[in-house]
Amino acid sequence: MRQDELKEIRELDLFRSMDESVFGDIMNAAYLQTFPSQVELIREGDPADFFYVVIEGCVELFARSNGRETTMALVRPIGTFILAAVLKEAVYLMSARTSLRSRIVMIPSRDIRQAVSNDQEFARSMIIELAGCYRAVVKEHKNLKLRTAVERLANRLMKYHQDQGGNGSMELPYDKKTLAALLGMTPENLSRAFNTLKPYGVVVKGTRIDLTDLESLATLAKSNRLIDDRNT
Amino acid sequence: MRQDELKEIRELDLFRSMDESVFGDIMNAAYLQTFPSQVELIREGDPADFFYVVIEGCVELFARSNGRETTMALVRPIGTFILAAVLKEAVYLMSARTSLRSRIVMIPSRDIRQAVSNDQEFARSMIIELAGCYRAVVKEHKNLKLRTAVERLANRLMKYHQDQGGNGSMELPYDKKTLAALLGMTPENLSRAFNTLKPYGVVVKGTRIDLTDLESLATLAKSNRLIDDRNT
DNA sequence: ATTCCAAATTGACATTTATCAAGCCGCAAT
DNA sequence: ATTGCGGCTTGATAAATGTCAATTTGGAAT
Repeated sequence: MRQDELKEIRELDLFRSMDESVFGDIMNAAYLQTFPSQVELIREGDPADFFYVVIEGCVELFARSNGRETTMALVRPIGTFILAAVLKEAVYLMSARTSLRSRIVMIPSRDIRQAVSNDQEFARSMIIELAGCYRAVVKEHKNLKLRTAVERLANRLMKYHQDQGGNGSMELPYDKKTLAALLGMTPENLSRAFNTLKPYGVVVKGTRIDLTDLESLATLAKSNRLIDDRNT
Repeated sequence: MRQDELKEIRELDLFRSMDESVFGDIMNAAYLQTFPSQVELIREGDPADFFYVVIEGCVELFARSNGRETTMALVRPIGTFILAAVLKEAVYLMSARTSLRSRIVMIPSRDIRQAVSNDQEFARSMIIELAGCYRAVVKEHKNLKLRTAVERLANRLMKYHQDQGGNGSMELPYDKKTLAALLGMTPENLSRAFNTLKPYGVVVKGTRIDLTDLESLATLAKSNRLIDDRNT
């Protein structure tokens, strides 16, 4: 692993206050691999053998049941996934596939659990991290249960817009098919939802979206910090 | 607090391996209170001042946005709620109200956080507990995103049926309005969903439900241990 | 037994979302 | 410029779910 990558991982909240030697142990046990796009990294139901850190690229977490499939989340650098399964020594609840060519660190579950036992600071970070993950899913669940598809889209657009500087224009970070799955709707429905938002100043040009009437969009979106804020 | 109640709390996974003296400290700081039905215990958005343990009765966790409201979960004895907010020193993401007259232990957040710092075993239990909470919401989210209302009901019935011994008959643990909210549908829709399940051997007599054709019900439900199993 | 009330059900209808098929658009390869 | 392809959009329709109003039902209180 390259020095700058090691440093980036070290700066993750999860590893920041970790004991230096324990961090060294973990990273020695870890594998760094590059995967092409569309590789299935893990499959739901399999035992959690590794904990994953995305260094570069993008990973889609998804789940299947009946014949349906849905996107649960997208993990971008530097982000981690599948922590809870590793800690509980359980099977994965979600599958994961690369959605771009990606560089990924894989840390054996045993080493993660050992580090939790050996390093009190790491255990502490783990608690904060897990609590954060929990709250993120709760927010996503509220989002789905309390809002219509159009409202979910409006709020998502406003979030990306803010992330990108809030200057009236934004770029969709994923293609529309992926965005639709993430928002819990079909691509056809997403297309129609964009049309519904046209009178609210949403101008679509491919993956570039202009927001020309933020006020009326906000009125429709009715965003709620207990759903939309990444922090809090 | 009565001795037998203390003992029951002590036997929760969360407190079981805790240091005796730290447990004593926490319980000294705790309040035990009895609330009538329909009391709002916490309100989403408020700072997390207490961690809650339900000793007797039942508590409904719910969330509001726009003008809508949805039930997120029901907590029965001996169960806890709102752990993540307490650990992150954040605001509650959910509101809670008693849905029955309930005896409830309230532990100040500061004492919980202190115990996490002072007791490595407690921190360890906390990690397992949080990972479990996380996985529970992920399952609930999959349930909602991958299944229709009728399928959710079918699976829920089978779960209650199994909990109650699996002898072909079961009792709904909540009234139908609550069950509907929990399953993410309206009461009217729940009623229709029961009708839809009639051909699959679901016989409704008030809160008692007979399942006379488990096989065909299971075929429709297509249950999935990665959604429906409490463990795993 | 009667009355009353809340919960549950039903019917009619509206809205939201999904499905399927067709077509359009943009873009890369030639 | 032409072709071909995948991503996206559109239209028609169906299915799922919600809303509103009207009953019905099943207990609890008297």
